[in-house]
Amino acid sequence: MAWTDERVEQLKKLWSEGLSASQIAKQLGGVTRNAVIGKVHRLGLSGRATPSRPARRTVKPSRPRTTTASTAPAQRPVSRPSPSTPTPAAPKPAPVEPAVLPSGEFATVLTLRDSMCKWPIGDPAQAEFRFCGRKTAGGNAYCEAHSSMAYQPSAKRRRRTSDAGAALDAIAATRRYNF
DNA sequence: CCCTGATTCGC
DNA sequence: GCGAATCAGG
Repeated sequence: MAWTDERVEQLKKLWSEGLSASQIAKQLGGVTRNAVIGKVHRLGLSGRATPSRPARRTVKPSRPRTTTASTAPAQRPVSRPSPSTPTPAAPKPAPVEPAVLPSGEFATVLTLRDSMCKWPIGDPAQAEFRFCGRKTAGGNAYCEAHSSMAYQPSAKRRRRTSDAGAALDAIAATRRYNF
């Protein structure tokens, strides 16, 4: 998309209103936040009522754009202990309701992230279609509530011992509930 | 990990 | 002029 006068005006307005580059990009559509930032700089309106900006310049000299091959590995043998949750909370009954993100929006195919529950809600053919969007339960594709739904142990022949088996079971269960 | 803006530079 | 890649920081 090109920077029409109209879009540039929008950009200036939103930028002066304090919106972040990504927010502006999302609103304008067809551009990334990088594009917005780049344009902002080209327009010469970088400074703003930016809260987080003590006045420090980042100063980065050279940056080989492409064909970057060299550069030593720089090992990092020392590993971090990492705390990790001692005792996971018990699987709560859990309310399997919609899902409102902190941003006030819903989790759509555009806003869904890896850390968000991918449990589909609604008809994929409808605009109202969204995803659960809650915090993913430990590496799982779903939140705790939906994980328990996807993986309903049949009580019998449960012990497949392998995680792969469990994963397959989860997938099978998912099929049962949706697609 | 999420996000922010800043900068460089191939196109 | 444009913006992806990258950086530095919160």
